[in-house]
Amino acid sequence: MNETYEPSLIEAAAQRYWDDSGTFRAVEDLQRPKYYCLSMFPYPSGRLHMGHVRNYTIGDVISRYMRMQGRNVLQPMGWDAFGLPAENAAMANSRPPAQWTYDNIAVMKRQLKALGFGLDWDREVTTCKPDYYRWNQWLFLRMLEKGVAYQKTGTVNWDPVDQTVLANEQVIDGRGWRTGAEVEKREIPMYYLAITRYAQELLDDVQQLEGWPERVRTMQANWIGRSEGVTIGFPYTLNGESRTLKVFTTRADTLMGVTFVAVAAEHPLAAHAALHDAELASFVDECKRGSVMEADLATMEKKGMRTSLTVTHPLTGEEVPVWVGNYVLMGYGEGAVMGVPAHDERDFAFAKKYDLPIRQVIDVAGQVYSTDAWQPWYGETGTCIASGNYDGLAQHEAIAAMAAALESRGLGSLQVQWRLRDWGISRQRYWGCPIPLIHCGDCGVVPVPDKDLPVVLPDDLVPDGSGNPLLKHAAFVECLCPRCGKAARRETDTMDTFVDSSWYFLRYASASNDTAMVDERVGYWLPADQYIGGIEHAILHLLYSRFWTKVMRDLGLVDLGEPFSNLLTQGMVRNAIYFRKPASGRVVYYNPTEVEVTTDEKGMPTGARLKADGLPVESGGIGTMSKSKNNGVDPQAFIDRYGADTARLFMMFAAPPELSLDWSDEGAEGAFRFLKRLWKAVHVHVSAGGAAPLVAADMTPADRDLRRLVHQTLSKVTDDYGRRRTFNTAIAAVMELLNAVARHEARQPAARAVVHEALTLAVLMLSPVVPHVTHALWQALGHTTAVIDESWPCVDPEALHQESVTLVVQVNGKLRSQITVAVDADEEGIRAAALADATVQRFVGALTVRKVIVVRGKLVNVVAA
RNA sequence: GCCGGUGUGGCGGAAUUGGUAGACGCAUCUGACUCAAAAUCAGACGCCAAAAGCGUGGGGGUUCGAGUCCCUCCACCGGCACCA
Repeated sequence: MNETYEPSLIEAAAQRYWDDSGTFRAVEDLQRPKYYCLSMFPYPSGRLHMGHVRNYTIGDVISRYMRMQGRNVLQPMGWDAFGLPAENAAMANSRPPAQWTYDNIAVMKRQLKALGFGLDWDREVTTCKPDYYRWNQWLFLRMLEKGVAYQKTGTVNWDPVDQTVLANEQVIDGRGWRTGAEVEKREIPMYYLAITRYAQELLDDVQQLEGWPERVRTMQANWIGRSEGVTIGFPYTLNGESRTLKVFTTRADTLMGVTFVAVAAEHPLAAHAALHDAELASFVDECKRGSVMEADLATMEKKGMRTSLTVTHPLTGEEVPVWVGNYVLMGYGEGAVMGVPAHDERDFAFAKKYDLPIRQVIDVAGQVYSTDAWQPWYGETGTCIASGNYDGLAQHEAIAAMAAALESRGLGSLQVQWRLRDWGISRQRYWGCPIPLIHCGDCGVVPVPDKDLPVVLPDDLVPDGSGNPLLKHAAFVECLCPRCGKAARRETDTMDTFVDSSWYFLRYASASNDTAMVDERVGYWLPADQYIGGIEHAILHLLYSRFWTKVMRDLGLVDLGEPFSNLLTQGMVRNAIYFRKPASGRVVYYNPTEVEVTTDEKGMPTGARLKADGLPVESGGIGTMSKSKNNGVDPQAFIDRYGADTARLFMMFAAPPELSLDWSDEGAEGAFRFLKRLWKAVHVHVSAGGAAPLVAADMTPADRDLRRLVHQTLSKVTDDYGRRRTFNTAIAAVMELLNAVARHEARQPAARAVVHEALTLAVLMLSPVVPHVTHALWQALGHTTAVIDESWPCVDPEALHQESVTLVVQVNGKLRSQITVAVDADEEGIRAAALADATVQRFVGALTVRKVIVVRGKLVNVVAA
């Protein structure tokens, strides 16, 4: 055994061993319980960043632990390889996105291997390859047949200078990112997936996902946004024809307080009213032109304009004026609302502004209503008043009664509304999965026949920023209609990349199948036992994946309702931010490695200066690692210097996985120091002769104490890895154990035997986190097997046994002393021992002992007054 | 505004079921080794001059006992946001 710890040598050797033995190749085995450990696959942006390292280390630790627990583990990896950054890089380098993407994949794959992750590369999935995305296309056609996919017009951002559609992230302050031109809204035909059909099931099931963090479940539930209410029809006459204007409300109990109705600018009734009203027409136009951003809408002033139209109140028959309001959303409910100024804050503001009547119809605990200013209680629930037959009814009674009355007149019904909208998947972009449709002058839109799949995306085009290059690529666009055989045009829109990531986890289970999207192996591996990834995917990716799985289930392709049993959302990786703000010009950010922090003699930071010039820089606190703040740490440089094990150890030790992790060079150095100490401890032990047989009779009390600590540690680490997923506390416990080993006098054979057991178990316990160094140390400890093939060790109950136990003694709840008693001492004995203690007696003094509380194995509290 | 979360030493964090607050690590200080530095090893390290006292964002409560439970207020972070 080498005397010094040299990570570069041992890491390469361990990785070679796993590679040569095919250690991580997962094989279906019905006799063994499986464990599918899934990490979110990366976008191949160029190089791994620390966020990836953290994500995949968490997954690898869980995978290796479950493997040692005897599970048949699958831990796959792939590439979310379509998307906009590749197009941008292509423009910058004048190279096709495909080349850039595949180069990045090669680099990042090498980095993942260098980190020692136990991945099954035979199942690698790359979404930009035809053998993957052909199944996007195939399933899209199945969805089209079922009506789950359908066409409708949608609004896109249009850059008038580049003549191109912009993605939301390419619109900055309402202007195109490249041209700076003001973005316009355009209506174009797009394809949608009817996720709203599954809204109820997606909501119901997310409540059942107990292995998911509460906040993710809440975020999904809010996003789906179920509300129960009543759709109410207000009859009116248009060109002599009877019609009804529908509104949706959750407060039907306030129906008698309606003094106006308001429709969205996009509502057909607004368009009709504007026909002969130039002023209204320009107002409607203004509303439509306004910002697309919903956040801006929320803070906008409420504006409206009266139309010449009126509708009839469905219960009272009263005439109610119709307004166009900029605060009414076309996309939610019916695009129209009933105005009840007395009990809705927005309607109140609107009514005050335009001097509309305010009519109180709800009484809340007899409070006195005034129309001077809005009071929070106006919006609360209460009892109906000034509502005719409905007076005195509580909210739910009133709603039921009114809904029944409306229903009998054909003017309303109970209804559930959703905030969730259908998923628009068309993107007017090149680097994505082609939508398999053909436009024929005679036959219209014709699906590409299954036998002609995949529609292959030409991978040698270079976008120039002005529109989708597929449009100019005749070999792609020009085709024959599959139905009539005449010349036709191929659809050039591609799919949202969220489509690619909505089912990759199923494909891992059937990656080798080139005749079907998925096969029966999905039934063995899925659902994923553990999914790990960033919180930024809490809503869209996870919701789309759940939806996609349910669609595939309804198509009979999988027997699975939910794809991920347990979800772990890992925290961000952060680092210090330093900058200088010149008198003129832009703020300059300095990487923390270029900065030296000065401290006072107590270690309190007093300032920071740039190493290069010794002059001060300002501290910007701590923030997520990013290019813009120049506070990233390159994993590769770190691995080159300290090795993968140190990177993995620091990542797992510095914080529990769900919390954000602050990078610290000194902390990482500390992790390296620990591995050196571990190496040295084994080296010292092995050099002194190594193993000796464990003979209980020869052990000193100190030996027995150490052995108890060894097995207590094992018990804690098992719980921390398996149940709590708090790797930081597991590592801390092993560190404590090694501190105890270092202090232990190990000359006698019995003592050496205990130390041998301690080191052996420490190596096993650490092996999921630092697999390379433990691979080497396992052999150094005299084993001919590989540590990766070892089972998780068992706690020896014999070792935990102890004769006496130390209890703390409190007087009136304050810690005062300690006593040692026999482990089986009765309560009376413990009580007597505590009262006999000299320190206890001093604190009790002249007081009378009122009560003595004994908590077995823990403490004694003497209550005296 | 609504929903969710978090507040513990100089720092990251620990305390799992109401029972020793600050494990483990970082930083800092002292010492050993060294001509010296680094590395390494040993020790100190919540506040306060203090054995006493105080101390887990502030205030109040329940309890023999509260970081943990209840009420209330404050601050910060995240999500949704004119959703009728």
